[in-house]
Amino acid sequence: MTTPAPRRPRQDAVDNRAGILTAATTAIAHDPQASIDTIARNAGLSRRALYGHFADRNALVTEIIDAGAERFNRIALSVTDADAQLALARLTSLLWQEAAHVQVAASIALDDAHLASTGKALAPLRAAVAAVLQRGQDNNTLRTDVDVATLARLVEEAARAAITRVDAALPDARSLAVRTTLSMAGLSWRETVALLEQHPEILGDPAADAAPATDVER
Amino acid sequence: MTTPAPRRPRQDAVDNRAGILTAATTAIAHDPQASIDTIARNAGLSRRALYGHFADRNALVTEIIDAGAERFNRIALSVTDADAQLALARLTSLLWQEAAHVQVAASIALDDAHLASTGKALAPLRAAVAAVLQRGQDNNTLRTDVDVATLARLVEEAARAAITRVDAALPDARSLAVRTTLSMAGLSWRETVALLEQHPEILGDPAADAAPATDVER
DNA sequence: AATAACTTGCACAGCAGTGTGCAATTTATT
DNA sequence: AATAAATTGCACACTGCTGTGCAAGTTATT
Repeated sequence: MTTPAPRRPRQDAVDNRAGILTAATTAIAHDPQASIDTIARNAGLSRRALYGHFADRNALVTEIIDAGAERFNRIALSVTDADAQLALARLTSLLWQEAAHVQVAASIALDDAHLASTGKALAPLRAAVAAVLQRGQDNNTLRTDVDVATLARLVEEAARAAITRVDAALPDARSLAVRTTLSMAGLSWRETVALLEQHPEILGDPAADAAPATDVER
Repeated sequence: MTTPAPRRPRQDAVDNRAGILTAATTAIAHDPQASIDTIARNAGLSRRALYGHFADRNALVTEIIDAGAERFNRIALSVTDADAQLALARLTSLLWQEAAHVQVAASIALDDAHLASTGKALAPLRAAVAAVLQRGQDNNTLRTDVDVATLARLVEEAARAAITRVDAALPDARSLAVRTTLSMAGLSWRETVALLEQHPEILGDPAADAAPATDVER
């Protein structure tokens, strides 16, 4: 007897799995403890079908966290400005595009159960921020009245608030997010405005970095 | 037959009721959905005894919200500085003393069920903040690159973060909370430091206001 | 058209939490 | 010391959620 020819998963199943993930992302962003049933219904499936794709709630949540982690890491690595103010601005601007994932990370982080995993997922991003802030303090281009660790927490909170608590539909929502983070980092609001005027590319989607930035996988 | 002489509640019962309220405040500040059992145990009582003091979970939560509301309102009314920067600084400094209640308000506000009640409880404080911000914008003493409503939300989030997410044991925790709020309102960090140096009384407990501020009740 | 993959609905067990009734016990007040 | 108030522990019913088994139906793929 030969091996029963392992067929690859059906297309609709693949789509449904992805659908569950995005449904779960929005649902959890809205309410960290959205029920499995709610998520499944939002994905247009029955609760029972969801369990065909994910072993349990935790597996689902874990996968969402990992997805966010990958996006955040990519962003952290892509920002290479020597200038701390510019680096912070660009980081925020890029994160703003990931509002849903930022929201999820913030929501889940409230839950003790997943605190460890979110921490691990955010670690590289947090390290990058800390490095930028340290550089800015050494430079005297960022506030020096707070130690780096505390400043990092405050900046993170400010960014979270500006990204998730301001209507993204506002015309200058993205700009506002950046200005908010810079304010928390010690700049006056006029300085933030001036900086963005001198570097309009920060708010542009094209992400015209020094690096080519073509390959996504491999 | 005469009326059976209504005796007043026993002293231990009064204490226990108060104990439940403070236990619930800290428990809920830590976890918005702390169970009735957890709260009762923290107060040194059985779950069953708690129901002798509060009809249900909602009655307990409502009373906590009201307690916070009263404190916040008192603070909002006590700040009368004409200068918007000073007013905002003083507001934050006073709110910093109510960290536990700020924490509770923030925690409960996440829950849709109590969103309305917290909103009502915070309304006067929010109105006061909005008025101060408006004054500061008219004055050009606060940032004018954001509309008042949005700025109010951001300032509120900054204050919440600075009050509840920074170790209150740090020597300059209170000062930091004030500086954080001012930063969000548009000042550079050096301006915030200068302002606090010129008005050291803002960080002092005595609350040496213009008003005598003696009577608490009546 | 046949087959395997996928989905559905239902039933079931389990867990954690809420709110109540009641008898027994402890404790403050008179 | 007597009395009423308060607390305790237990049992109970109820709700909402999780995760699983299974038979019957639908749908993509070959």
